[in-house]
Amino acid sequence: MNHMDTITETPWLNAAQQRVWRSFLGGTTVLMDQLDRDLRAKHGLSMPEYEILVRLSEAPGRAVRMAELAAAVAHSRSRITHTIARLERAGFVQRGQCSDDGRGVSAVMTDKGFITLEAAAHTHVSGVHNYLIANAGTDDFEAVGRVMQTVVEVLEGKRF
Amino acid sequence: MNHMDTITETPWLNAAQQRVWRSFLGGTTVLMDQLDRDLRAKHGLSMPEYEILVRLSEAPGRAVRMAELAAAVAHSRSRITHTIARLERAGFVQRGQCSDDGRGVSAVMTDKGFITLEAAAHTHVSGVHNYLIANAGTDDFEAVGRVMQTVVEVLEGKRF
DNA sequence: GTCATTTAGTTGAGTTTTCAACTTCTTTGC
DNA sequence: GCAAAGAAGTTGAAAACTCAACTAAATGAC
Repeated sequence: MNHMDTITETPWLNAAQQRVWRSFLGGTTVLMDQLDRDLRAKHGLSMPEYEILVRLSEAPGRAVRMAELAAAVAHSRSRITHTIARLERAGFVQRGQCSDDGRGVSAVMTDKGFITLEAAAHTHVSGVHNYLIANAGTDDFEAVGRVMQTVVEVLEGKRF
Repeated sequence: MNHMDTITETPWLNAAQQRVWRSFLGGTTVLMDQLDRDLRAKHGLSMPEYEILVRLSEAPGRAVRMAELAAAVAHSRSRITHTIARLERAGFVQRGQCSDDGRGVSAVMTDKGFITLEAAAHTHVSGVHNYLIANAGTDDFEAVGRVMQTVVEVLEGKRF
């Protein structure tokens, strides 16, 4: 959209900001796409699935409750249910009852899941390196971290 | 994934890099989600649809060929076909034959589409401001632009 | 203690996206 | 000119995601 003449309360983006925003949009799209593609091709995992397995791998007992998982990867509860169902069908995860909470369900990573994740992690990390980190000066990379961390903090909680 | 002991060719991420990467993942997720939500709630448009309308609005004659559109927003040709079909059903876009290329189809934005876009742009730009720009120092924001621009250049062409 | 409210998780239907197969037109090599 | 190769766009089915409605358990008010 252009803006040159109308008086308005909306603060439009100047040319430089617009360039940054478009780079951001395009960059995230191609980056996520490529990482997803690599994972799928080599390990049959999507990015969201991979992210979930990572969280599980880090948890004590490799088990995390559904709601926590949802919060950790910033997906809806429903989406987590569906994704875990897929991962369960694939044999990477099992569901277990929560000891303390009768409603609680926790996803537990199987050994098969862990082995798959170990392999996938190589692919993923190489991708992050080659596609992102290698293309950013250290300071710029840090800046990206600061900005996005703030975004998370501001927007978290505002969701749903 | 942890890494402490194995010898490997994969360069793992150190703690700082890992933090940045997670912020990036989480940040883009909540940011895109929120922008999408705002557009949907107020204008019945999704982010991808909005992006397409923006590109059309900037083109001479408000017309762009399908393949160019696909390249501009970094989506697959198939996806553009489906999305344009939806936008056409909504009355925001019309299809037209390409004069020079017999296979060519160009999407043309209607007046209704333009009016909707004008309204949606306010919502979208405010969001980008409030959620992203306001939360980033000017230098950091510039850094994000540099990094993501490079990512686009490196990954573009590598796709499909 | 019991009823109302809130939270955890699931479900299924509707929507969007992906993927591979297909048609049509253009370009190239000869 | 004409076949082969490539490019543009579409299609339909499968996969993934969203949304609203639902069940069941926990919390809290009284």
